[in-house]
Amino acid sequence: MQDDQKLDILRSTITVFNKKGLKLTMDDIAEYMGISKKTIYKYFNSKEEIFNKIVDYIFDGIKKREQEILSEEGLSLEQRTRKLLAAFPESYTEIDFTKLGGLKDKYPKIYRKMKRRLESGWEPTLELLEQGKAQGLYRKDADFRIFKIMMDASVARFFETDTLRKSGIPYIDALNQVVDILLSGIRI
Amino acid sequence: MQDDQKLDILRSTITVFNKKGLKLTMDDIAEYMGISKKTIYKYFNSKEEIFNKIVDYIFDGIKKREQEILSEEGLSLEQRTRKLLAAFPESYTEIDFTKLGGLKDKYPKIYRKMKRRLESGWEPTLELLEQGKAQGLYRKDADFRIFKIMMDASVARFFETDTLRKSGIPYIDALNQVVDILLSGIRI
DNA sequence: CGGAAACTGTTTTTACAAATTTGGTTTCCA
DNA sequence: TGGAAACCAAATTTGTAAAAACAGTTTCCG
Repeated sequence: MQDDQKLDILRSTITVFNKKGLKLTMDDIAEYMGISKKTIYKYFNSKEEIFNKIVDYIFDGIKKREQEILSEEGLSLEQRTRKLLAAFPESYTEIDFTKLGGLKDKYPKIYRKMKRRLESGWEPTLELLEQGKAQGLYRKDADFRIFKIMMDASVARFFETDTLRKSGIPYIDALNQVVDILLSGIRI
Repeated sequence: MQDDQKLDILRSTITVFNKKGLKLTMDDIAEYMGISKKTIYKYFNSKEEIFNKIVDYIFDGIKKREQEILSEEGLSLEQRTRKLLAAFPESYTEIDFTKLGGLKDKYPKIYRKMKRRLESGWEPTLELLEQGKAQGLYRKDADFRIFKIMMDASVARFFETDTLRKSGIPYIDALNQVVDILLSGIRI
C-alpha cells in the first residue's frame, strides 16, 4: 500500500525526468501526479533521496533481469552472453540517459553510485566472456577492456544526437547488431 | 619560402591549439613562434582563416595517405580496408580533438566544413567494404551504418576522459584491436 | 489523512555596467 | 623587411545587485 505509492512516486519522477531532465522540481512531480508535495515528503525526505532510490530501482531491475538470464536453462554459453549483453542497454529505454548531463556536479554522490553500479553491472558479462575464452570460444588475445569500451561507446552514441533516428534503424535492431558484430569479432 | 612560413604558422598554431584549445589568441601564436603578429597577418587575413587552412591541412594529409593506401600494390582487399580504417584515426594523434568543444558555436562555418570532410572521409572505406560484401567476404546483412557508428564512437571514446590511459593500453594498439574486432565481426 | 496554498531561507537566474581581453591595424625603428 | 609595441573598436569576462525559482515546512480545511 505505502510501498505502492512510493513506487508510484519513483516511476512518476522518471517520467517527469525524461521530459525535464535534472531540472525537475518537486512541484513538477506533485503536479504531474495530482498530489501535494506534502504527500511526497511523507515518503521521501528530500529530492536527492528520490533520485537515489531511482538509481536503486533501475539497477535492481537490471540485476533481476540478469539473474533470470543466468538461471535460465537450456542456453548455450554464447546465447547467454548475448542476452546478458543486450539486457543492460535495453533498460536504457526506460530512462533518458542523455538528460543526465550535470549529474556529476549537481549530485556527486548519486553520480558515483551510478558509476559504481554501471561498472559492477559488467561483471557477470565479463565472467561469461572469460569462460568463453577458457573454452576456446573466443580468441585468447581478445582484450575485453576494449570490447567493453566499444560496447559502451556504441550504445551511448545511439542516444546522442539524432544518429539513429536519422538513419531510421530501430534501437533494438541496432543494439542486436552491435552485440552481433562484437561477439563475432572476438570469436575464433 | 613563403609557403614554408605559412605552413610553419599552421603547424605552430596546431601546437598552441593542443595546449590552449580554441581560446588561443594571435598573440599566443606570435609569442610561441617568436615573431610579431604583423608577420602572421602578412600570410593570413584573420584567425578564422588560419583555422580554415588548418582543417584543409589536416584533411589533405589524410586524403594523401588514403590515396597512397588505395594505390599501394600487392594488398588484399581486406588488408587495404584495414589500413584505410586505421589511417583516419591515426591522424587524430596530430590534433587534440577533445579541445574542440565550442567549435560549433564559435566557428560554425569551420564546424560544418570539418563535419563534411569527416563525413566524406568515410567514402573510400565504405566503397571497399561494399566491394568486400559483393565478393562474399562480408555478411550480406552487415549494416555498414552501424559499423561506422561503432568505429566512430569507439575511437572518440578513446580520447574522452582517461579511459585508455587508465587501462594502460597504447592508442595504436587499441585502435588496431577495434579495427580487428569490427572486421572480424562482419566477416562471414 | 491529504490536497491547496502560503511561507521562508537559500539557491539560481537575470540583467547590466565596469573591466579586461582580443583581433586586427598602424606607427616607429633597426 | 620584420620585430616591438602602441592603439582601437568590438567582443568577452567579471562583479554584482535585483528578481525569480526552488526545496522544504507549515497552516488551513474538508
